[in-house]
Amino acid sequence: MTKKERHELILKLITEKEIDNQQDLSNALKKSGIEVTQATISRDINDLKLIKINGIAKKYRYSLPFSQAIISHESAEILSKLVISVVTTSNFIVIKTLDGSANTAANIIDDATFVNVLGTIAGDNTILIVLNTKQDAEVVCQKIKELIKNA
Amino acid sequence: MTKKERHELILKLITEKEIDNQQDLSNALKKSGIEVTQATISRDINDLKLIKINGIAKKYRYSLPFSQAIISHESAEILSKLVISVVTTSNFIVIKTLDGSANTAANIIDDATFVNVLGTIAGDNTILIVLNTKQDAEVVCQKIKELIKNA
DNA sequence: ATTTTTGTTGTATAATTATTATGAGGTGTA
DNA sequence: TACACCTCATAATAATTATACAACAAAAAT
Repeated sequence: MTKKERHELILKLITEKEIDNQQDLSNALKKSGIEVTQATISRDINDLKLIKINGIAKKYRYSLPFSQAIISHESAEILSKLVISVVTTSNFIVIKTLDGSANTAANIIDDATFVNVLGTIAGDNTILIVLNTKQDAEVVCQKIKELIKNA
Repeated sequence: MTKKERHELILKLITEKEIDNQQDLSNALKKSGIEVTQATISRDINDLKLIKINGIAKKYRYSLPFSQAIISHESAEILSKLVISVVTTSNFIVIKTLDGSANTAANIIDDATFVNVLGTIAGDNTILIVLNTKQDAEVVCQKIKELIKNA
C-alpha cells in the first residue's frame, strides 16, 4: 500500500460518507484493509488540504475544498447530453433527462458531491434531488446548470 | 414558562431529534419560543438525569437513561445494516442506504405500516418517504430511527 | 557493500477546539 | 429576608487534531 493509494481511498471515503473525525476515517480505512493511526491520517488530511464543512446528518464532514470538487470534463459532457431541463421548486430540484438515462445522470451528479444534497432519486427520465432549503436548491441548481453549460 | 414546562419540552425534543449538545438543545427550545442559555440547559440535563447514548446519524444523542424496544428484532436488524442515515426535510423523510439496498430497506419500512405515510419511493441507495405534514415526518422519522437503534 | 540521506510511520503527548459545569451576581416572588 | 431561578463569564473536562521524536526502510551516494 502506497501513500498515494491511501490518499485516493481517503478521498473516496470522504465523498461517500460523512466522516467527521480522523479516528472514524482510520476505522473506515481499516475496513478497506489499510491500517494506519490517527497521526498518519492527520498528516494525510494536511497533505490533501481537506477541510471541514457542515454535514447534513453530522455537524461536520471532511471535504475537498469546493474549488477542487471533482467532476471530469467527460462526465460533464455526458451529463449535458442526457439532461433536458433542470428546475427548482421549494427545496427540490427536478431534472428531466432522456428516457432511461436518469440513473446515469444521477450518478454523475451524485459524484459531483454537492454537500447540501440530502438525497437523490432517479426514475426513468426524471431525477429528484432533495435539499435542506430552498436556498440550497437554488444554489445547487445553478451549479448543475453551470456544469452542463461548461461541458 | 415554568421550569417544568421546559423540562417537558426538552424531553419531547430529545426523543424527536438527535440532539448531541446543549447549545443545539438551546437552539431547538428557542424555536419553540423558550429562550434559555446553555448554562441553564446544563442544569436541566442534570435535573432530568439525561445521558448521552450513541446516535444513528450523530455520534451521540441525549436520551433518557432508558430505552423502549418496539418492533420485529429481525427486520430491525437488517434495516440497521442497510441504512446509512435518516433525515427529514419539510414533509419528507430521506433515507440513505447502502448501494442497491434501498428497495429492501423500503419494504421493511413499509411493512412497519406507519399510518401517516402517503407514499414511499426507493431508488438505488435512497428512499423518499412522503408524508402529510412536517410533524408527521418528524414523528415517523423518529420511529424509524428507533427501529434501527433498538436493533 | 557500506554509509548517508530522505521519507514515512507509530507512539506518546502537546495543542487546540468543543462541550459542559459552576461561581458570582441579579431579579422576582412569597 | 429567604428562596428559586436565571444569565454571564469562565473554569473544567472531553474530544479532536497536530507534532516531536525515535525507528525503520528504501534510495542515493561514497
